[in-house]
Amino acid sequence: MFNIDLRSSSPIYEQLAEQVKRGVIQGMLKPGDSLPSVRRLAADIGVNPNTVAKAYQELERQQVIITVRGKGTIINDIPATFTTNAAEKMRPFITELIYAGKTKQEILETVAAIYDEIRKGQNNA
Amino acid sequence: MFNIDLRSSSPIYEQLAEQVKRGVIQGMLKPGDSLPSVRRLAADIGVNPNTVAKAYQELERQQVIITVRGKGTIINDIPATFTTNAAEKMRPFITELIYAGKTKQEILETVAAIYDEIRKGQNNA
DNA sequence: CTAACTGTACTATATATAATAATACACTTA
DNA sequence: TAAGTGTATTATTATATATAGTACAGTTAG
Repeated sequence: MFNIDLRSSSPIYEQLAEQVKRGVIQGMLKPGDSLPSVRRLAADIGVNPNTVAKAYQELERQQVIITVRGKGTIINDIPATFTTNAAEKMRPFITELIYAGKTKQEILETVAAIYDEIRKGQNNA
Repeated sequence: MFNIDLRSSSPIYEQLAEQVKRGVIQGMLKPGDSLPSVRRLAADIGVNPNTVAKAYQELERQQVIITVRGKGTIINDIPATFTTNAAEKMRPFITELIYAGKTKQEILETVAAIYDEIRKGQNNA
């Protein structure tokens, strides 16, 4: 379920958090489902337990999961509504795409394709 | 012309590079125009010359500017066509927007709005 | 030629982030 | 009670960012 790229520029804990969210979006993870324990997942993917713990803490901050000391971690059942400046963070990349010669339509199509891939995992580009 | 946010999570040199590219896109900087010298711009915005130099080196790598030792830095006149994985880098943010409850249409509208703002700087949201 | 300006290179230092490692603590449950 | 949860803490390492100071190589106006 988890696929970590150690050579990626994005931190391991971020990759983990994103993949959990993606699992929820795609329905592979449903509200109430348990996530592996910090130590178990760390052993499975070969990283430090602290790194997994950091991913879980970030996910709890975003209301994606609920963690209970001594019990474990489950997917939250209430829809996550949190404020995010994710859109603003895309600005530098959009600038770069424009400068690389991409048209507005091309950029929007690219974003739409990524969106579809995140939602379904089926290539309908 | 340059507006640096020291509290931003993105590095100063990246902010500089993006703002130069944006200046070119918006037509404020035209091919052949000179950029301030490393030391001059550093003094103007109150950062270290090395930081400006790093921004310029990144811009030259992306074929945005041309630098000549002893002379200075000018905007390139050939259209920059470089490969970029900027689109892929947007994936985590799109995931986050989805999880924050945004619809596909809302996300595309947001991206389009950012695109328009980059191109023209006039709020037509 | 000289002086003043260009970009560039280098070393050193400081800070923050990311990740690992090892240990310990609080809580839950079979 | 024992084994499993999440969490906290300290230490260490590596990397990225930024500053500081110095030096070098090339250009240009005087």
